[in-house]
Amino acid sequence: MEPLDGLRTITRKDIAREAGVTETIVSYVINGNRYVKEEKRKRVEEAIAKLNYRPNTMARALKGKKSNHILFIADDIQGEYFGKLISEIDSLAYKHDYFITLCADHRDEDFVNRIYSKFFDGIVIGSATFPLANIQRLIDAHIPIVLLEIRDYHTIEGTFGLINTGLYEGAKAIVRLLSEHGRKRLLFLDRISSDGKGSDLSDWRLKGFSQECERLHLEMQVVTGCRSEEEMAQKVRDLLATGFVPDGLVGRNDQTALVGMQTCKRLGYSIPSDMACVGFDNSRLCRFSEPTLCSMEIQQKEIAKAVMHMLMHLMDHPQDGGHLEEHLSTRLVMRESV
Amino acid sequence: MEPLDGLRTITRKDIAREAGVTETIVSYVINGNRYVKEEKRKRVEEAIAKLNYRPNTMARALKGKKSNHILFIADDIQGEYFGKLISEIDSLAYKHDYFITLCADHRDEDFVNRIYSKFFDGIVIGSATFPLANIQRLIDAHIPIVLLEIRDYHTIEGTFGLINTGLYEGAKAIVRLLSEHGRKRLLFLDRISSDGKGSDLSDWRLKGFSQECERLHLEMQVVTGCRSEEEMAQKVRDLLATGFVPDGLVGRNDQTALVGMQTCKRLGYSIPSDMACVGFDNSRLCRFSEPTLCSMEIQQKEIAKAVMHMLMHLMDHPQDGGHLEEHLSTRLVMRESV
DNA sequence: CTGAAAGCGCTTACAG
DNA sequence: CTGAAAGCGCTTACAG
Repeated sequence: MEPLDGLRTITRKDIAREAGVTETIVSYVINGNRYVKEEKRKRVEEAIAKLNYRPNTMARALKGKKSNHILFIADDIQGEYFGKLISEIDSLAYKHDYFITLCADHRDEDFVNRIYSKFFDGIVIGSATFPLANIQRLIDAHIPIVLLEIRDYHTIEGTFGLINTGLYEGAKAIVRLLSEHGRKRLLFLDRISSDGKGSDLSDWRLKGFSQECERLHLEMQVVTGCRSEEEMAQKVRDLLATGFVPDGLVGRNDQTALVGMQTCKRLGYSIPSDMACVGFDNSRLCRFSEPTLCSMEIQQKEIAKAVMHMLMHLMDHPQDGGHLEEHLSTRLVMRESV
Repeated sequence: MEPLDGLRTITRKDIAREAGVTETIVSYVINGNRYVKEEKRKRVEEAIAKLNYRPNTMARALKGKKSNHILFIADDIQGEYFGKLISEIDSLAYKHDYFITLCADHRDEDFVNRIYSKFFDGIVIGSATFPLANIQRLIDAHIPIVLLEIRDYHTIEGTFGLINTGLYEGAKAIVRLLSEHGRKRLLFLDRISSDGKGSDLSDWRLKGFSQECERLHLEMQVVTGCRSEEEMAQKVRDLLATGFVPDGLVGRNDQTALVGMQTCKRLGYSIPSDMACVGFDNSRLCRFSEPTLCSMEIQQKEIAKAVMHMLMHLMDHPQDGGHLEEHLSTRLVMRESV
C-alpha cells in the first residue's frame, strides 16, 4: 500500500510543502472549486507532477465525496451477453472516472450487507434472481440503482432506474416470425443453470413467448430446470417421444437453442424444414453452427449507454422520487435456421 | 449514500450509545482483536443487529486496513475464457470477503495513476499488452501483483506472482498431435482484435507453435493482425491462393480456429481429412460446430485458485522478495475436427 | 482571495 | 481488562 518509494505515502502535506502553500490551496487546486492565484496553482501542479502525487480515494470518499465504484451484479458472468455488456459499460464508466466491480448474485444473507457498507456510488442489478426485498433495502438506503430486465418492479418503492431491454417484444416477434413461416407447435428451451432454477413466468422472454403463442393459437411446450446441456438434450428427446412434435424451437439464449437444434438434428429432423430454430443474444455461437442460427440480438451498446446515463442522473438527483424508465429494442438477425 | 433511514448513517458512535459502551469496545468487538467481557460483547452484538450497523469500509481502509477490492485487468472481457475465469475468481474472492473490480486494459497514460490511487489490495494482470513499465511501477509501489500469461517477466524486478497457464506446452502438444496425424504444413490463426494488434513472438501460444514446428521440421504460416472475422477469412483465402496448402490449422482461440475451419470448408476442404483443426479454450463454440472442434482446455478453475492463493500470500508477506511462480497445465479435448 | 481548524468513521498505541 | 486520544488523508464552512 505504500506508493512509489515504498517508504511513505505522498499526501497533500507533501505537495503543500513542495509548492510552498497550504494544504487548503492544494485541495482547491485539485478539486478546482475555488479560485487560486495562477502562480500558486502552477506551483501546486508542478509539485503534483514532480512527486507523482495521487489523491487518496478512500479519504476523499470518507468526506462525502464519491467512491467512484459502481457495482454490477450479474447472474451469469460467463455468458457472452454479460461479457459484451460489461465491456461496453466499462468503457463508458472509465471515461467518467468510474471503476466497475463485478460480482455474481451470491445467495447468502450477508451479501446485501456487504454491498451496503457504503462503498458503491451506484449499483446495476442484472440478475433476475436478486431478491426484491434486497433491492428495496438498497433503494431505501438511497443508493442509486438501475434494474436490468427485472420483472415485477411494480412493488418496488422509491427512486430507481429501470431498463427494459426489449426482450418481451423480442420474444413475441420471434413467435410471430415462426407463425408466419407456418409453424404451429413451438418449443421453448429455458436457461441451463447449475442450481436447476428455471425462469418463472415473470421472465420477459418466456412471458412474451407464451402470451404470443396463446394469442396466435399455437401449441407450446417449455423445457426448463436443466442443470446441464445433456439434461436438456434428454428432456427434449423425452418430450418428442410423448407425441408432441414441434415444428419450431426458441431458445432463451443461443446456447439452449443450439442444444435443441443439435438434438433434433441427431434425431433426423431437418433444419429448418422440419424444425425452425431461433435463439437470443446473437452470440458468436450462431455463426459457426450448421445451419447457422437465427437469433435475436440484444443491443448491449445501447443498454450500456442507458445504464450509465441513468446511473449518473440518479447520482446527481438523488431525491427525485419515482422511477426512470428506458425502453430499448431488440433486432432479429436472420440466418439459415429459419 | 445514507443508509437505512435516509437521515443519518449509523456509526460506531450509535452502537456505542445503544450498547452503553465506548467506541473503543465496539471496535474491538468487531475486529475481534482484544478480549472484551462477554456481557459487553453481547450488548454490542445486539446493538449492531438492532441498528443493522455496517462498518464503513472507507474509513477502515483509511486507517491502513485493506480496501477489500482486487483489480483484474483483462484484455478481452468479452470472451468466454475471461468470463469463466472471472466467475471462478469471484466465487473464491467472495469467500475471503473481497470484491473483484474488472477493467479493460485502457491505453491512456492516466490508467496506471488511477489504479495507483491506493485503492486496491491486489491486482491481477490478465492482459498481455499491459506495459511492463507500468507493471514495474505498481510493483515498486508495493501493491501485490499477479501476472497471468505474461511474457518476458525476466526484466521485472521485485516481488510478484506469476502464473504460467501452460499455454506454451499446450501449443507444442497440439503441433505434436498434428504431426503424429501426418500433417506437414501448419497454419496458425492469431487473435482478432479491433485495433489490429497481433501477438508477437513472446506470446506463449505462438511461441510454442513455432518452436515445435521448427523442431519437427514442419512448414508453418501465421495469419495475424486481423480486425474482424471477415478480414481473417479473406487473409486465409489469400494465403491458400499463393500455393501454400496447409493440412493442419491451429487457432489461438476457438473463435479463430472456427473462422479458419469454416473458410476452408467453403473452399471445398474436407475436415479433418484435408485439414485438421484445433483451437484453444474449449469454449461452447466447440460443441456446436460441424464438425465439432478439437480444442485445448485451459483450466480456469485451477488458475483462479492459484491467483487467489498467490494474491493472499503476497498480501500477507509483502516484503518477501523474488517472485512466486505456479505452473499449470492444459488438457486436450479431442473432437471430430482432428 | 486565503488559512486554521473541525470533522468524515474508523483503529490502536498508550496510559491507566 | 478498558478508555481517552491521536491520527489516517482528505474537504470545506467559517472567519478573516
